[in-house]
Amino acid sequence: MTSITITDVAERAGVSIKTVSRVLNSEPNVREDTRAKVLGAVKVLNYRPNYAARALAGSRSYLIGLYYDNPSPSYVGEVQYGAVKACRETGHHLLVEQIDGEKDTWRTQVESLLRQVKVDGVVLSPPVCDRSPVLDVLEEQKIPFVRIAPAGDWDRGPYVYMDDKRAARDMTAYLLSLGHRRIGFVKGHPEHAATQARLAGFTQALTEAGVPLDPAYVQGGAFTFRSGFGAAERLLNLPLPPTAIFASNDEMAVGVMAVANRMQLNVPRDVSVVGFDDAPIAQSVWPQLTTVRQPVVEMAEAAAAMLIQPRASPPGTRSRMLEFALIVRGSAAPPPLA
Amino acid sequence: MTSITITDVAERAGVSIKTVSRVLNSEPNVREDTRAKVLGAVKVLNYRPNYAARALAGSRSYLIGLYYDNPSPSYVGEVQYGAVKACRETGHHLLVEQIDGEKDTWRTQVESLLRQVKVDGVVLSPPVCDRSPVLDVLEEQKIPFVRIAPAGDWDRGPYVYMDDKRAARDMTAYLLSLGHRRIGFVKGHPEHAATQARLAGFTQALTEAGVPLDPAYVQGGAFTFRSGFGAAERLLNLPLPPTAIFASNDEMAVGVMAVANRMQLNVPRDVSVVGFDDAPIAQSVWPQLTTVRQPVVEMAEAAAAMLIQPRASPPGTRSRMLEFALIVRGSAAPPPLA
DNA sequence: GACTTGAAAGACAGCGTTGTCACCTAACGT
DNA sequence: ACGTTAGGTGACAACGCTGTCTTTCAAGTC
Repeated sequence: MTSITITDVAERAGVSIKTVSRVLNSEPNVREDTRAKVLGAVKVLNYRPNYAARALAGSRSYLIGLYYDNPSPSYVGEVQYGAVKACRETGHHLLVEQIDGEKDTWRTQVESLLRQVKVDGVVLSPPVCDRSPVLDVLEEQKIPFVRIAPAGDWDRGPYVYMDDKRAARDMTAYLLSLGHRRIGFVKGHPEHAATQARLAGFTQALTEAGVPLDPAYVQGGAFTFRSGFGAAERLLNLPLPPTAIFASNDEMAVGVMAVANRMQLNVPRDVSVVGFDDAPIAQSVWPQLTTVRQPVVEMAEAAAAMLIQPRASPPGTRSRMLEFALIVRGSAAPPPLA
Repeated sequence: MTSITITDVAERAGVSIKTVSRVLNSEPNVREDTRAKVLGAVKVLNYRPNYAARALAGSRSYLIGLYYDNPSPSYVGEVQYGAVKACRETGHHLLVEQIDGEKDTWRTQVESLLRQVKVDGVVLSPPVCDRSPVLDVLEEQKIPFVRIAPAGDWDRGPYVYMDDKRAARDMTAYLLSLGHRRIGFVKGHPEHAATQARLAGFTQALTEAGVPLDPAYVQGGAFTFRSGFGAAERLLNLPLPPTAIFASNDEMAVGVMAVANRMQLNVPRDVSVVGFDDAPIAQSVWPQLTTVRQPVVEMAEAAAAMLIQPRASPPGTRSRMLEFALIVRGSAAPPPLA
């Protein structure tokens, strides 16, 4: 397993190793024909620079960190997918770390991670992107980072996000356009940032349409199936139940559908149900869920890409907003004729 | 950011760097008091060895690779979770790589990955664990690997798995014990290894109980919601429909439940439905799904752990079987009285 | 034609570890 | 008492790159 090193390439190309290094790192002051010779040797020998040596000698490491902490496995899976995708295109690699435990250990955790292996930047997925001790360390050590869908502290580093409020507004407007006037809303977990934004979008749409908001139609939830189930029971047992229910994530929407089914209400004929996220489950229920697609994979990919080529983002455009999409499937229809 | 190096530790402890290295790597021939001095200095200085230098100089890298290729995001998320868990306990780190594209590119992909960054071992999650070009490269380069739930080639390296057949048999036996005699079965994707095993377990249980197997009760599926939906339509429209349906994964089981609901059949009163995997979705339907819990996180954790401490597994015990669990929730009940 | 200049390329010293080998010392055998 | 041995320790050279500094060389300049 004597692997091919930069020396082999240099010999074959008839140049010094430093010149090979220059070519590989796209440094200036290399003549075109020299560059070609080197590139030729690289190709023939199928040379791949050794990461450890690069990291040790230079300032870059070609390693991108992904810090997460157990939200749903499928969310993590999607984030990872997007990040890996961005990395492999540029020869970077993804180092995944979980930042968990108590709040007061986060700082130390991150510090020792960074000490052990140098990374060129780190992608912070929720909820880690909102842990200030983590941001502190990263800022102190001047390690570039990009946050995915942060909940606050918008001045701390670049981030990628989507417009939750506008998405919720659009979805509500869609329900209104179908003819619904009595629309129930199931809120998310009170501590999650998206909860407020989505509710705000909902109320905004109602206001814009001149439809009064009945407080009884807004029920608390916690982003779980069970909480959606509970909220739907309250909503559908109201004297004048809503003709449509907008649950602020898919998990809860599925809970709502379950209640409707048990109450012999046909979805969408008797009651429309819509969700938010376009989680895998949205397609695993019948009827399939009309929902808002969150561009999770794209956000992760964009985040990693921003770390890899910071040049691509002109100053001032540090953060990126990605577009959501309204996915119309079968769970919403016009309200039953009164 | 002048970080603390082994030299600092050596100075503070009044020994040579080599001795520090010995202590850190638990090498023999270090006096107890010397070891204590070094450990003390390490603690005071909060020293963390630099990964890149270790990898470059030595034979170990403290990096574990995880090769995957897009099964469901939640599966990947769980595998990753388990692997990270095992890694962090021993100061290792997880490098995640996706092996995708065409069959004939796999070899090159893996080769160049390994060339770039040295890993101490790699965890192969399905379906990558069954791609022989990948195994070829790993074997040639003598890189330890552990496969998670491989579909075949059981002599190629150690693996972790669960007994799909026995699990399916137990689940079927459970259904029989409830009193069911007409049990439908929805097969998985024909190319997936688990498909055969699960079917075999199903038939074995029937045979053991002396219940004849009606071929019409075994329907093809593909591990997707839609395929479960289709299979259930065929099953429940039979002249003498089954009183219970065993779908060989949860996704399909949920499809079966959807059909039952649409046909005004109450689950589990009119028809029992059970699944396999204990995917997140199993708890996001009503009634919640009775299913077999696949120890995905544990398998990934065990796989990574086997790479990290190969000593722990005595020769001959190269592979590990992990226990499944029958998760009884609300979707199965005794059959309706004929 | 000698002199300046800047682009192109090379020499060489690290980077922070581990591997190898040499060295020292105390305990052992005879 | 003296070689022998093995445990304990240190010196120093890799490992494969990049950073810094130096050298070379061809093209201008007056």
